[in-house]
Amino acid sequence: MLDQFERVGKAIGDPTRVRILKLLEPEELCVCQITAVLDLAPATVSKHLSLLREAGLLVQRKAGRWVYYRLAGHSPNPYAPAMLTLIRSILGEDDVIAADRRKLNKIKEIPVEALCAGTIPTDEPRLSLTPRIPEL
Amino acid sequence: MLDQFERVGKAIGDPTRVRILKLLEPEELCVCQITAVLDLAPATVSKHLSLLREAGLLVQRKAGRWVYYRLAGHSPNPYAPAMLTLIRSILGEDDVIAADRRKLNKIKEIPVEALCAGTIPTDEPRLSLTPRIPEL
DNA sequence: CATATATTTCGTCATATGACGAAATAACGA
DNA sequence: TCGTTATTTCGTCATATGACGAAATATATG
Repeated sequence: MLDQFERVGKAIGDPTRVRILKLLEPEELCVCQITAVLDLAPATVSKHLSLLREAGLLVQRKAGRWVYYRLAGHSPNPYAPAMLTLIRSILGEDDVIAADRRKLNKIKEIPVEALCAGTIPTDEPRLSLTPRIPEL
Repeated sequence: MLDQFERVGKAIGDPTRVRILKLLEPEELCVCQITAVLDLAPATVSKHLSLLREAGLLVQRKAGRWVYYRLAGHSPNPYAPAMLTLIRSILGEDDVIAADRRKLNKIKEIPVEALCAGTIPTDEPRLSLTPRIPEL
């Protein structure tokens, strides 16, 4: 059991991965959206997401070439839900987290074709087609 | 704020440090007691304790040559209390933690002079003076 | 003061980790 | 099939980390 907690513990021990968890609180996101917000190499983001998934904190869904991640509801790791609950209750006013969220809002305004072209998930509203590229 | 959570997150990301936190749940302990239970070099234990203290999870008290640590009540780190609460609620049935506790009970039977000679803190019962060395 | 003891700090080592670019894989469309 | 695209895996690098022994520090005693 301790090794299961170790997975969760190590997963949230990195600030980038905490940022990812906070980004995913409101809704599921595509890898390319997370990558754009964090401004890291896709390989790095993929590795972080993989670690979070192995710790039972994230769930993955594929839609064509696109891969979406969301916070885990039920989890094979018994310690993941409690830790996710804790993280939901904190950092609400943090500068870094707030900046990430503002950036995400802008990224979600980008024409899908310019960022992550593909089918819009049915449970999300259709994005604006304004052809402007925001500051990133 | 994220850097404060990072401290707590990294601190509990190591299983040895989680074992220390679980050992300290019932009561304050001396470094030499923790060292004996974990069976690690004193230098290693000291470093772990230092990290936990810097994260605001532990509080230190000196009594002569001896240094005692206990879980922090109030903490300069806003995230420490919630994390300690979470850790108190888990791993109660874990094999490693249970073995540590059994070992600690034996260590507390050792004549003080053989393990950590010195003044018995006034809020602890006087230990048995049976001159036997238990299996460690 | 010298000696003893408990703990902490320092230095070293083996291993882990977060970053990246390159390569591999998965999926799609012509 | 080939070309394109999104993501993942692999390999590399710089740095961090957990372990240890040695040295330094803090404390007590004669």
